Amino acid sequence: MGVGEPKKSARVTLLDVATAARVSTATVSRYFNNRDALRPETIIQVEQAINALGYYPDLNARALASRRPSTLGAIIPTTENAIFAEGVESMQSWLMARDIMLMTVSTRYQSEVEFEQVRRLVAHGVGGLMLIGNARPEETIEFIRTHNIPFCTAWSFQSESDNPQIGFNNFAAAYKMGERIIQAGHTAIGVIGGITQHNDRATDRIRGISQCFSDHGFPIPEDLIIETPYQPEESATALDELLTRNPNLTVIFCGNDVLAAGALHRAQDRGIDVPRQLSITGFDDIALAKILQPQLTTVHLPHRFMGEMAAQALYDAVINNEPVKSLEMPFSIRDRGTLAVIN
Amino acid sequence: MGVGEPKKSARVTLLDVATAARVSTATVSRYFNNRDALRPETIIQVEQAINALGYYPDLNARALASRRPSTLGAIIPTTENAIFAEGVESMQSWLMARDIMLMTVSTRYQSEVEFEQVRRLVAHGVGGLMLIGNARPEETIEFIRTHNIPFCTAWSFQSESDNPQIGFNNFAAAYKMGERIIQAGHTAIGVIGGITQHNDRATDRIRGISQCFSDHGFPIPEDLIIETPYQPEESATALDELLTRNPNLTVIFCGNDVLAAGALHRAQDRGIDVPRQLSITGFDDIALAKILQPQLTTVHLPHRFMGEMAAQALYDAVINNEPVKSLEMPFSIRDRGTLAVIN
DNA sequence: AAATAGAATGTAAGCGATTACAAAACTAGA
DNA sequence: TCTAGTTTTGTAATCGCTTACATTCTATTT
Repeated sequence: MGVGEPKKSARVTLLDVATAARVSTATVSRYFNNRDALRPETIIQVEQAINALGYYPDLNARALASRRPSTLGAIIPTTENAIFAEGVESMQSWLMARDIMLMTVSTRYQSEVEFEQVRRLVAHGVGGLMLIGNARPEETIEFIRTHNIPFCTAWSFQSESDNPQIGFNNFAAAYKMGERIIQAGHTAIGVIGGITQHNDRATDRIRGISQCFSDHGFPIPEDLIIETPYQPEESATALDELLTRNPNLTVIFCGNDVLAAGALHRAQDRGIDVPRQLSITGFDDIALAKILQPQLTTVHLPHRFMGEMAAQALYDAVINNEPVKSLEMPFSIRDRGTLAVIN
Repeated sequence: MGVGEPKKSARVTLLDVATAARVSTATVSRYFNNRDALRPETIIQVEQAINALGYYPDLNARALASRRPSTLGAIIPTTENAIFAEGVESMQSWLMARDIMLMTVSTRYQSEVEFEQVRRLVAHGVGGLMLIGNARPEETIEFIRTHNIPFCTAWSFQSESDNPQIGFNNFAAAYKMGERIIQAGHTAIGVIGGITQHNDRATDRIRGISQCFSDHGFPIPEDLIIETPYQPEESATALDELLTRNPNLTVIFCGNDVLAAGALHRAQDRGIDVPRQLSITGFDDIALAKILQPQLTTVHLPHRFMGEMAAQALYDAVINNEPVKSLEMPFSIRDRGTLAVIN
């Protein structure tokens, strides 16, 4: 160890590797991007230099030079909800295996900040974007389109939207659950849904269950449909209100599992036997659904699968220049313990 | 609208703005980075050109040229757990306000992939890194250090670690909860903790409660401490096991709220009145803690605050070249409904 | 052995910014 | 009016990489 060893730990660059391997930078670059074009001996030389120096490429510089982005962006309402977390996480790991990073930001359900976040992500060079649902000001999509950035929306699939979407048909899923409920003999239903403003998922779920009951001859009175924020306590209050408005309800359809959990707890607090005296259904099938007592009968949505599909679609668009094609994800009903069959 | 308008939507660059504003690229760059150096009239000129063209800077190119990173990285065990989600989300929004993106990846609790993720994030040009806890192979930190990347660990604060850390003293927090439990008159305690391997938080929590009970003369028998994965069902099983091993337990200390939830449910299933017949305590104070019936007595940890502090520390390190200084975050006990005072 | 095609490599011009350094434009003092 | 000093602006090199194009090598054909 000499005195005053400089030890300047500056970055190891392509040029360093090239010099060490006694080749040009182009050759080293080919090692990474077009290895077939290289003689086997050359490959070995370069490989040795890389290992000796501990080189790894600067992905941003690569993106800059190749005009091929190395990042994608996702904007979600919240990261604190398992629903989105699962999907985003699987997106992320699918992409990471292909050297693409996913930049996730959350709006915290303030839809008005979404546009700004889109701008920021674009400035950060994301090559593609995933947004949640289709409910947003036109200018947002317009902005993305004029900037020629591939995008898709997810978690929602609406035939009436012309966005590229990879998601669930919430209307159909809610409708299906409605049929199941009717089959079980219920006609007196109350609905606790999420806030529908700026939220097509919440909207479609309520529309689905309403339509179903109308179609079967049991239109749901307006006052038996309550929208509440995404909190168990709110849902509990909503349950009280519903039961006040009609004490004879036999089933509560909830717009998601968290709302169902809140309703379930309140019912149990009030000494109501679920499902014997009152049935409750959920939506999403998050982990919580199986923790509850009794376990929740709910709509199962394959969030992880959807995340991967979205990742793939965006990847193909960004890297292979394919158009993003819409994809409707399947759903199914999970019969568990909160929906009773009555006379 | 002429026929065959090209409409090539190539990126608007600094040069385009400079040309439009009849100044040099340096001047436009100064508009963003050193506005004071510009004459007011020049500022206006540039501003108009920017608005007219809809220009926004390419943050990656900027990072490349300025040698000042525009992204930070965070590696967390899972995004599906509200504990991390909250902290990361607040980090993220703090940073975004300063034009820095946070790239979050999760190991899904496979600690062996962490190193690879560090490499990837570094390749993607992150200027700083946040890792969770201090338990990991030396080489990881070594790698980060040799690459001269500022970093901190979070969620854990251990005096024995020499990492820069911004987190909680889990040992002390568990110890404190222990004192509270003893004050309430309990001596027969069972412990359900997380898997301690590669997890210093789980380890410290168990150590804390054990030490506390030892210090007060009630050492906890080894077989009354069970480690389980982070799942309510596992915890439920653990509760059964604990009660088999000692039916006279009056309190169960759980390593986090999810485990507490599992134990609580199982206890209630078995017809045990919580807290009258059995007390249960949690840890973390996630939203779930207040959903449960009765609400969980638990250790409150200010995750959001911690996230911001971590963001700030990393920011100062990366942008202002300050060293990352450790910070111990406060904690407190939230007395709610699951810890009973006994004779 | 010369001619030629194909494979492998090298040269150098970018990608979109920042920033030394140099040059030009002001300002004020004599 | 001229000069020295200060502000403003411009020029051009640079960041770490990719890639079109040019060049050199190698192998094949005649």
